[in-house]
Amino acid sequence: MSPRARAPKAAPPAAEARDIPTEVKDPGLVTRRRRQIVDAAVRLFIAKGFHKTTTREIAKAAGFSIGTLYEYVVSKEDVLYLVCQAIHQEVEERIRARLPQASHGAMALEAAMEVYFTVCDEMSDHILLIYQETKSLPKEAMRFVLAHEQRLTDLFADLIRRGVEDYSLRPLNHAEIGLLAHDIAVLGHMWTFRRWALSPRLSLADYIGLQKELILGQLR
Amino acid sequence: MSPRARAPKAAPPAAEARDIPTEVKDPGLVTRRRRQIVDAAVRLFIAKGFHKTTTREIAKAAGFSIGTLYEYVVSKEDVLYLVCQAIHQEVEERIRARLPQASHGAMALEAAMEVYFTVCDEMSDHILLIYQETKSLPKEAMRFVLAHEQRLTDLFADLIRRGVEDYSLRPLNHAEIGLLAHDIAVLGHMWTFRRWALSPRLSLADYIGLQKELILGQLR
DNA sequence: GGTTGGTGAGCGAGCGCTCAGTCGGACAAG
DNA sequence: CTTGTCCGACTGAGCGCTCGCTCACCAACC
Repeated sequence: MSPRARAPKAAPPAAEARDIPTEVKDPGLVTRRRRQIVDAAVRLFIAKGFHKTTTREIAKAAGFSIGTLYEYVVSKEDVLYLVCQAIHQEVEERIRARLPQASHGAMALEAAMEVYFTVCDEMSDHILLIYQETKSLPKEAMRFVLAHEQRLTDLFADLIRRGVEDYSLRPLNHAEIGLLAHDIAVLGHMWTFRRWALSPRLSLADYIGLQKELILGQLR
Repeated sequence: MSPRARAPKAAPPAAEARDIPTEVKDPGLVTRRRRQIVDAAVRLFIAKGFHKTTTREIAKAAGFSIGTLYEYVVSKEDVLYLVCQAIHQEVEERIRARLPQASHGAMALEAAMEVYFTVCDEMSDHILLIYQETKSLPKEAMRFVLAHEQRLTDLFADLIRRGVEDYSLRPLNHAEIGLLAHDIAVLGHMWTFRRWALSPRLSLADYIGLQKELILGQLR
């Protein structure tokens, strides 16, 4: 992953270990172009997969040439990294934006599941992409993905824990709480990769309702 | 996917729509060689992924040259197809081999979950592979994979239905049974792609126990 | 206003290489 | 000689990435 000779980045010596060479360009332009790249790449990766998409296609779909693409990105793998990062950020933002704070315990958990499952539905193509291409990421970037997944799971674990503390949920030990949180996270993803079997018979609302029943029924 | 000029398969005109040209060779050798190919490919695909594995590597790992590889296979995609087929067959065989028939209702379901989760653990690398590479399969082959997944799910659905009928489980409608069956199937897979978070805190036996509780607690 | 020189975003032909798939021939058995 | 099996050098398409170049823009100077 050699940085381009033309961009000697004389500024901070080694400040940004991760995050693609930040060069000496207009940072506004850089972020705008990167967003264009990510938008184009997401569409293409979803349609054809990472390996079957060429860098030329990405550049074209983003509205410029390969030369320009490589002004803003160090390698094709970096594009995938940016894409994964963007997707996770969007998932997290959508969830946090819609989470009601006011409620407590069981109610809060129920609301969170509702929000989470809805977001999973909205972004199912993206979530599928993450499942399929995470392994193509370099080691370090993969840790980033897993860390995000863990953070999301922790969100559910916290809600359950709070429910236990205020007695709106039955007592649970550490392991049980962790597992239940993972169950919720995965059951959300399940809607994205089992839609082919599920959605003909079940609406999203039905799905959410039944899964809430399954989890919360176990917790009361 | 151009068939080799050297293998004109003059025999039945279009008998085998799927299933690689069966030529006019010793069928014993063909199946033996194909098994070698599949064994080698599984190992390599698990380690490096489909796209990053070369046909030459597969041939070498199988113990012969590329030329020979292409005597028994029509394309690289076909290797992936054979691999997916073999994995599914193995999963199914292992499960059916260990399923006790004698028991009934809730007991049978519980036993089936135990067996299924154990097989998922044994074959977790293979299941992960399926998740990641199914999309690289040609359309028709993909249907095969989904059909297998459906058959496995139906197995659980049948057990639940029988449990409802003999009153060892509470009454459930069609949609609920279907969803629960999918939940079980996916919860089995979950152990394979969340081991990084789960297994430090939970043994397989713990995992099985808690998940059985979750599902069966809901059904009694 | 006109000229000049500097700057850097953008370009795309093409380099270097990888890799799926081919083919002509070697070799052994019948 | 024929047939079945295997070999591996060879081919050519296609890919990621590079780099010499263009050109719009701006500021300085006449």
